[in-house]
Amino acid sequence: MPLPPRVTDLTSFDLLLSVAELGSIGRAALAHGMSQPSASERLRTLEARVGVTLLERTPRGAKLTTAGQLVAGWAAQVIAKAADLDAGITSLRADRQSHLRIAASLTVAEYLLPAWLIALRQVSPGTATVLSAGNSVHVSEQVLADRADLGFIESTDVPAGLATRVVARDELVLVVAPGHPWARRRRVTAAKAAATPLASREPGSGTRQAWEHALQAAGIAESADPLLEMSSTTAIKAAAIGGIGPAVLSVHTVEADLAARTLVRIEVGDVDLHRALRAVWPSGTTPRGPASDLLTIATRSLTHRADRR
Amino acid sequence: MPLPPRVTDLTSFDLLLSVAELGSIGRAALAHGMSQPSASERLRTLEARVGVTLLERTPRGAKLTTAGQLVAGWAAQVIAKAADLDAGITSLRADRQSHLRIAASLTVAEYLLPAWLIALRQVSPGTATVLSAGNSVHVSEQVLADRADLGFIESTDVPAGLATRVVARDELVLVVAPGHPWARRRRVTAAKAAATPLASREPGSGTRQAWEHALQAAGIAESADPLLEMSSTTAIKAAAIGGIGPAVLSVHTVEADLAARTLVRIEVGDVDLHRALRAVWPSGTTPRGPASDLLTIATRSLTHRADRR
DNA sequence: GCAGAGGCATAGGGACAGCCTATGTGCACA
DNA sequence: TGTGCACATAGGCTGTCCCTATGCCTCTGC
Repeated sequence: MPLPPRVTDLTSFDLLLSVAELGSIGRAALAHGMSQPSASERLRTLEARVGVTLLERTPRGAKLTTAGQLVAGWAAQVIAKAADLDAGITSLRADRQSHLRIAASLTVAEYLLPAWLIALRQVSPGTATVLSAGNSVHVSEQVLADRADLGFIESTDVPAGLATRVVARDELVLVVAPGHPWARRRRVTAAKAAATPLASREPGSGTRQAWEHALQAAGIAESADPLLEMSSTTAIKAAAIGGIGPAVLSVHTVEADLAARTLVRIEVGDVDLHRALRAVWPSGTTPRGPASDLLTIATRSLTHRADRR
Repeated sequence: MPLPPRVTDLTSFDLLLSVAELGSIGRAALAHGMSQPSASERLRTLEARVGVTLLERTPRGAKLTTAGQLVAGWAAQVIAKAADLDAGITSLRADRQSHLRIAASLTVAEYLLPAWLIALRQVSPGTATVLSAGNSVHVSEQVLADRADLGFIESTDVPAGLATRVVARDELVLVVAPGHPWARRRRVTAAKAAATPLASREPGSGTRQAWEHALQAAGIAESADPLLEMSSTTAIKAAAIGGIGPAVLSVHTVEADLAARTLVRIEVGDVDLHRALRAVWPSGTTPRGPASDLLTIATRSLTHRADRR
């Protein structure tokens, strides 16, 4: 389902935030490198799209109406995520002079790294980073081969030769579409879950390994072949929402869908689906410079979250 | 600071997600109501902006590269927030035939309502909602005067005539810029915090009331006059980041800034800054129809979150 | 082996959105 | 009462974006 066109252009919303900060359309225009009339018209058409008055314009400046504050608040959240996206994109452009090489599993790269990168930019603004993503085995190899300074993995077993520190926790969840038979009872036995074909990631993925691992830990040796295998989380989610079948995904991935009730979480009796996310680096060494900074930031985020829970 | 232009146009990213789901550029184009060549070119220019190859194109379809999966993952988060924004905007357009009138305090409206509205749309697709935002007193008045079917407030004291249920918890935090003297010690006494002028919301706001309330509960009768008063959270945050002075805000508001280290959280000794967010409706009545659905959704989100912590 | 279908890329042309400069209007403060 | 600041309007231009038509490639079925 395509995104409504009303919210596709973030520039106007960003401009609205600047008006809230600076108290005037003209100053906001200046901050965005555009002329005052352009900003004025942009805001006007934004109001037309939204359908309510967002700004109270006076000859002494402009301030937000109540509705404007609401829209600005929602927009700020979108823009914060967009800043994450931008930080991630920056780290993908492999500039040769980069000084910090990061390898990360998909889950870490998707949900934790962007915020860390932004924090790192605060601490040492000059640091260029390169991110290489892959499954946990791939990440370990990169670090061992000295092709990455710091790695982040999902697996519980850490290869020999790597030092490690837990930086976050993750949880897998079994989800189905609301219309699925399981959705009514919201709980299945581990045996039943294992016997049911799922929409799944490819065999090498950390998510899939963790799921099979967890079932084994619960005493179930074998699980059914996947219903279908796709390498993209997005595609798997779409399949689950479309009612093709159950899927196992990181809780981060499906948070919004659980809240919006497009997916339903199913408890799997007696199976522990928590897992630790770990930083890894060559054992015997100590991360230095930017790698050390990033490790500190990542570790801090763990304690920070623990505080809140 | 304006948002980097690389990420301002969400359409292209949305298209990328559709390609991930559908497995082909042409089908994605169809889903977005555009021609295949248009989609093809959009994706090509997106790749140019990002600077890495996102898609592997074959005569049998297209799938994401590893970098593409990362970008898609980040983009999905932006788009999820954009969907929240859209849901919020929809609820602001006061269509006359609306059947559910909601009044909410700014904090609830900004951080919780959009997800609830999307969930509500799932449960009863036909329901049109109108949202009116204001401070807690305003919300209570609206409900009492039967100008809103359901209200959400931040205050601890519930006016007579209203029935209530806790739907979420919130926490206020004292924050300063990283350069501020307090940032080093990360803790101040309640007396010192009370004696220091803060960047603050207007007197009627729930946030400000809660802060003064909490200080009083800690035995501090009087607090300093505000450093400056602004009606917009954005402006207060900007002032704090700019180093004007400390500010007290909801933890939701500053989460991203704490992670990115643009603001530092300061503990205030022995002051409990937690507060409950409550749904209210006229006592003696029971919410019915969509109002009841929304109340259920809001309550469910509480238990859901509690599970996770 | 060959034809057809499905998929992506390229070319060309047209419409619309957005921006800039210049100017007008209204309010506040000295 | 004049000056400064802020927003609105007008006119003209550039550039982006989209569409239709067409070409090339690969896989599949006969």
